[in-house]
Amino acid sequence: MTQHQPFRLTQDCGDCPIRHRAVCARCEPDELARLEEIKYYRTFEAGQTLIWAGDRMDFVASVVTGVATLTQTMEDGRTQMVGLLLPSDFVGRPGRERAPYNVIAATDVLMCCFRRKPFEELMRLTPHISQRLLEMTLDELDAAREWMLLLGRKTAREKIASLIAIVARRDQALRLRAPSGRTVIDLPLTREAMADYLGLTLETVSRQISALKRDGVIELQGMRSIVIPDFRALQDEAGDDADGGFLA
Amino acid sequence: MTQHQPFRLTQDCGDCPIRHRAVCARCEPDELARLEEIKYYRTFEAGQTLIWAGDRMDFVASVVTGVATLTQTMEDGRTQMVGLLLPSDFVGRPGRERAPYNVIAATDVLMCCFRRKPFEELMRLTPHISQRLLEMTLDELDAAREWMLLLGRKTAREKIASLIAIVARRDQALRLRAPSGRTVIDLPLTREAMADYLGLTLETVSRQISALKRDGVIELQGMRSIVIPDFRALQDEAGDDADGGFLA
DNA sequence: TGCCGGCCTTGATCTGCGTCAAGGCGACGG
DNA sequence: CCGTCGCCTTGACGCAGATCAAGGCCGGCA
Repeated sequence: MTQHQPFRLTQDCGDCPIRHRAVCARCEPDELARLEEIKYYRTFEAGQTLIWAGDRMDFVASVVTGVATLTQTMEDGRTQMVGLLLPSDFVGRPGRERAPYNVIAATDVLMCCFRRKPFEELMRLTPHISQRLLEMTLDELDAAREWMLLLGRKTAREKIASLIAIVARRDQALRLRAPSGRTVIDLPLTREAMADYLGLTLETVSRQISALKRDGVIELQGMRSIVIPDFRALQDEAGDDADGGFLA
Repeated sequence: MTQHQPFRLTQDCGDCPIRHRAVCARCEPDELARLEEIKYYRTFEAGQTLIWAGDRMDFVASVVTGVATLTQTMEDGRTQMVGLLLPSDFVGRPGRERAPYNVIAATDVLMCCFRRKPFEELMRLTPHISQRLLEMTLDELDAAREWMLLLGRKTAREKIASLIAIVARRDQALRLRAPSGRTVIDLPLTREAMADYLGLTLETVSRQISALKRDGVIELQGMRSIVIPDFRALQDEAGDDADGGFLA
């Protein structure tokens, strides 16, 4: 809907907002033109549910700005976050009618959407799009498995440290800074959302953040901004071996 | 290496052992012939580590018979299973040199392998192979996310029930039986392996299995065989809503 | 300016699961 | 036939994190 403006996105997106890593990294001009035709923008407010699990999804999309979460819920209300969507992440899947998870905006979100049917058509015509999508999906799968180790085997303190480290790495990957030295990240999640990410309660999250602050591993600026004086120290707390992730 | 023998595999594999769902579902005869050239079989014994995390992987493969697991380990020995490979499952990824996880044979395993480089080449030439692989990877991602809900939010009892239900569903999908009524499944995992799957200890696994048996939800035949008198009851214990999974 | 609502922190207590420890069962080899 | 070894079960106890409860901070709004 919105006309496309010249904002920067991520390194490999260049100036055109649809050049996000999801789809266009290797597109030819005519392919980009075709994508252009089926693309539109949507904005969502913080807290809004973009998509309910089970709903029809007639588009695929990628996040331009903001943060959204994928969550699953049990009948009794227990909920678990199963994906964290940061700028340049892709959501939705070609070939599937219905959304398997709730997608919820954690902050105000701008999405770049493509109508699903024509997108699928385009995929058939341009194999490198599905190859790119395969690579991305494999990366997501790796991230999900890293996360499974976190959920199954890490202590509360390690979980918090891991979450901060993961977001910091992603953040830095986007800005192409090295993940060392003093770092400031923006963590736009409520304590409850973090708890849902980590399989904890919000009280435990709060306590462990306080503990990490007390121990000098992190510092807080306001409510949502975290300073990491020493990234190595944080990684040690996270219990990750070596570089601890495949997100670069 | 081995010459290809006429054993049955799974429904969609037909009689040719390389027609597993991973690669060949839509292959033309000439494509099959090319696959045939780069394919070989390997067997592994129960307990053997097929691949160490970080090792070079010069093949991709799919499981013909037996069960294998993907596991991650922390330096201090805590381990978490992140994938369960049953017959027809695919392992390895085109485009990545090194294996991200340990792959361990839970039972004796027969794998159908393809040399990686020529396989990648073949993928470039036949787009439907990468499309098929994308579908499979998306399914795996869904399964991983289901599993994250299990790890993060379910109780020990629910975890055990879920594991049994998942394996039963997979088992039945392969044999195309309906998942209702009295069912017998073979669960070829030690208590310790189950614990690593579920983020528990082996003692807790043992206790919860005993409890489910005491409560009539399951019955045991020998050590590794489980009878499910009422699948609905099991699903209720697992805390899954409705059909509780995307594995059909 | 003061009230209200959302979000966060902290304390007290409870409990599910982990930890430690002892022993049982079945397979296999001598 | 018995000893050994791998795997499983069961019990006693402790603790990390959940639960319940009270109150603090801050921004929006009348």
